[in-house]
Amino acid sequence: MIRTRFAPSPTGYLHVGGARTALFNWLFARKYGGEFVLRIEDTDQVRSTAESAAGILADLQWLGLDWDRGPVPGDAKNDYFQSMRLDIYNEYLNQLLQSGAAYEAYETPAQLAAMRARAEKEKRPFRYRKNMPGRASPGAGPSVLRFEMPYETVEFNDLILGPISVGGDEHDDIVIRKSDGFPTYHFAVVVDDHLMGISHVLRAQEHLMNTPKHLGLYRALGWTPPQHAHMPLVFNMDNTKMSKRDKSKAARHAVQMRLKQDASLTIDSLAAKMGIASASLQAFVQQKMDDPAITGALAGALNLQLPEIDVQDFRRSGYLADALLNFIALIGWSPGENREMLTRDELRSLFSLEGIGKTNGRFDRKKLLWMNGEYIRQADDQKLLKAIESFNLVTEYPLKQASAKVLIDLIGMYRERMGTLAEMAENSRFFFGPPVYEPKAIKKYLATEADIAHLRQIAAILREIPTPWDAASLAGPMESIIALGDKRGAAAQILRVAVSGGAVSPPLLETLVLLGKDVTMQRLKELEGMVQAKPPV
RNA sequence: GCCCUCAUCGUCUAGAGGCCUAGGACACGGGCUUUUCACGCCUGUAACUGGGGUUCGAAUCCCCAUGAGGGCACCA
Repeated sequence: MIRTRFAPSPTGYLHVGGARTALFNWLFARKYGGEFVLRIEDTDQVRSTAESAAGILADLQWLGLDWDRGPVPGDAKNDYFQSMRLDIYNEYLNQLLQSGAAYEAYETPAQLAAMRARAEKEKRPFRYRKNMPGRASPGAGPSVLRFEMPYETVEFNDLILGPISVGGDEHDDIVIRKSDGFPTYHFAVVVDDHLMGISHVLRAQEHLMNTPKHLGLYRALGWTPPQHAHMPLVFNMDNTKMSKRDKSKAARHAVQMRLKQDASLTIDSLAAKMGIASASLQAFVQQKMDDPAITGALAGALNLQLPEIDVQDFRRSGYLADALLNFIALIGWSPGENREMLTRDELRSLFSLEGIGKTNGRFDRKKLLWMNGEYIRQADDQKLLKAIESFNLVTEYPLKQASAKVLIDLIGMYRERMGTLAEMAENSRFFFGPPVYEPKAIKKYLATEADIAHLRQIAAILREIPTPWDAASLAGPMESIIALGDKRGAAAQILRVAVSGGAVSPPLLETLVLLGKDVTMQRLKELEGMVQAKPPV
């Protein structure tokens, strides 16, 4: 039976790279009627948090990647958290100790660092081996357990990359039990993959060099290893690795720009505005730390658009789960036949390891944006309504106040003209409150006395419309308004500015209907007052 | 530095020796449509990293060079 797993460590949010790994494992299991296991690798006691684990679960659920075995959302830790399996690891750790395959080592981290530094200075690779000279002898300090890796070439057939071979003197004796008694990743992963019956390990290529070590462990334990497949990595467009630090990097860059541009802005005043100690902000700006909380606060204070990295970033930016999944699947995998818009079912039936390429890909946000727009345009009202409700759960736009009925109206107006739900949320603000008049638009469309005369004529035309104020009753008057200008459309822009505040909005007819007569007339009047009080030069 | 891996348009990719004057999509340019912005439609620019082989024939196979990426933790 095919059984795959996704095994994140709960040290942060689920980022798109992890989501892709999860997706491929999920697709592979689902395609062949196998099982998909989710396991939380929380063997790093310092960095792992329960909130992070819960967040990863929530993100996977939002993506619709369901697991057959694993943690139960909302429940306490179960067997699929490695921190709950210490007894199991200890049993096998003892087995290796007794068989002589593992041994204790006593170096402190500082000693190891010194040994590495010396090796580097002498221009030779550092490998910790049992028979190397200068090993520390048992002392008062805690010890770790290391696995004695045989001095043999390890060969295996990677299902994506083909035959891989690593020479015997490249190995070193990895730590398998840390001094805090927890197993290391290398050990826990082998034990769990075996015990959980994982048949295929599909993971990112950054793990390729771990595989020989894991294979050594399988052999020492007397187990048959699973098949391995290492997928190409995903990078930013500038070829840097996509990482959560991209967000702090962008925030830091923005702060430095603003400080340069705006002399009145200082670290102190900014920190005060953000409600944090200026020493913290200082440290952040000087790259001494990358606190995500500061990054977030900075984005709020400076109104920044940070690059989306984590799954929840994309959710908050108004990407649809299906679109994100479809897009991510296409980085490093292709179904052939020039196909790329693929439903979840198509993805599943078309997926194969053979379709996975060997070259690293770049994350092209422009294409994702296009694809998300395609998904939005193809979705029916109900589907979009659901997506918006999900979006509203994690964002704070005025759109949040809208009833389902109003949302349906807005969907009709924005479906064709939005790339993300956030664009709709942003652009539809004027439906929920007074418009913010853009000086540029006023200057362009209400520059002359003739423009202001048109504004009054528009108001006069609209005022005469009897109830009901609807598409039918507005159609004729709208034509008259358009006919007002010498250029077709010029007068319509005046009305558009009046109701929306800017030069861009959905078609006026629908816009006016949704706004209602009272609001429309009021905004017309308000704009007239504005331009009269401050006559354009 | 050492080890491993990879190499087709700016980007994602199709291509498994002749179907390739290298196909599709995004992005970009031009045009049409249009009450704004979009959407839509038509259309254009654009790639086999280089050098050696193998073969009647190479984007496809082999070697070397170059370039890119990954790994070298008591992180996963």
